[in-house]
Amino acid sequence: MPKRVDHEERRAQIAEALIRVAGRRGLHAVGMRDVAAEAGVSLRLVQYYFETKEKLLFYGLQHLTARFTARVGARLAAAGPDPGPRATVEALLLASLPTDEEGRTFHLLYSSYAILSVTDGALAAQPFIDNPDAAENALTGLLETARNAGLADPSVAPRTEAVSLLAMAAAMGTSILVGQRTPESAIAVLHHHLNRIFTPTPTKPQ
Amino acid sequence: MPKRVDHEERRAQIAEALIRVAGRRGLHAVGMRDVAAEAGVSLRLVQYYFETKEKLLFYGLQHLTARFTARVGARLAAAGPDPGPRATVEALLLASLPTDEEGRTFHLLYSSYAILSVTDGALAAQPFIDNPDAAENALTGLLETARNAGLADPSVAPRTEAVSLLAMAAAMGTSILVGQRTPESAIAVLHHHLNRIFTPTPTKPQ
DNA sequence: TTTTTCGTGATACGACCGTACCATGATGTT
DNA sequence: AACATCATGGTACGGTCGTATCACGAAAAA
Repeated sequence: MPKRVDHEERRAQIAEALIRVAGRRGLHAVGMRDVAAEAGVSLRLVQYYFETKEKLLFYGLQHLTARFTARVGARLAAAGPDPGPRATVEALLLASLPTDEEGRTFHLLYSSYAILSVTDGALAAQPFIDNPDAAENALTGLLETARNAGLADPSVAPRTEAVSLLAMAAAMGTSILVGQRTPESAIAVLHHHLNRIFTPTPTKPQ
Repeated sequence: MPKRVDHEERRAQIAEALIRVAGRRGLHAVGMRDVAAEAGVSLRLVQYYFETKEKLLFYGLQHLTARFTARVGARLAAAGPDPGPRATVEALLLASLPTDEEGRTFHLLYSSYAILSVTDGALAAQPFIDNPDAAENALTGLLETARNAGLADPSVAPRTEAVSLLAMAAAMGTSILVGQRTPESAIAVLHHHLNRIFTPTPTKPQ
């Protein structure tokens, strides 16, 4: 047998090319030839590793969420070891804002996929219910933990606030994308609500 | 000169056809032939009244926002004459949720246009800054009025809360669209925040 | 009544898209 | 050494898309 290339790695390379070019020109405008050119391979290769465009797009979505998960993890790690619930929540929310080029691409493409999935049934399979639900559950758990630990107002409704925070981050992310809002103002709004939810940390009375 | 047709009316008819078919199959999937068929006219006619597809899309966006404004106005009118600030805010927010077919189309298409405008510069001209800003200003004004009238907690930050409410409505609207959330749960979250912002009306002690 | 101009139709053109087909090195296996 | 098979390139095909072109009836203006 011949060269025996790692198919999964190749697919990842091509998927990243897809993400790059889609982040530049929009998901709707990207064709298989564009992806091939961006990845530096022939059109045939893209066809070889993903038989159809639909499969390429689907794999691209999976790759996108994987990379986003990694991004969130990195932000959490950067928040230091064993960060408090508030720092964790903050890292989670800020990671989803398009404050840098990577975040911009993530937000743009994830929104594009979401809108696409509304009308193009095949995309609507699962990932658009699973991932947001996971984030919502994680955030809810964090708020519950904080409340039980006395770090948050006892009257907060964890799930409702979790949903609210995620929704605000998502929509303000789009506002940033279209140039209506600055990242700073979005962060300020989020901080406002975090200050409302979390009681001032009683660690070190100054 | 010949038949002298009202161009503006024709354009509106075609634009509504565009909105209908785009609401069904997605904005990215709609072609000029689809619009022509939906409007019951020939392809040539669509070309005649909108020379290019870009102009058709642009006019479609204008028409969409006009119809949405009318929808909000109708909701406000339905809230009775001289409704209080809270009822007005509620009507505004609920009108933007995709709870019926019309709202679904509005939300889907407006989101599509927004995402499109990120990469397709020509669309990014103005309307995506102006309209959201107007809504934000209107809501801010209502919250200020309520606060000054003693209907809202004096500690509320009108602009921040306005931004928050609009963002939550927008993002939860998308959640409804993709089937992740029910309209009822979205409305419940909004009510939660309205209850937080507005003090119980002291009109009629029961 | 002639003429000009508007509204409308049918159709053609060039470009691009996703996909399919054919060919050919390279590399393991026998 | 011969062969089977994987990886890759080149290219062609059918379809669709936005746009342009040609043609014609109808009605207001002369």
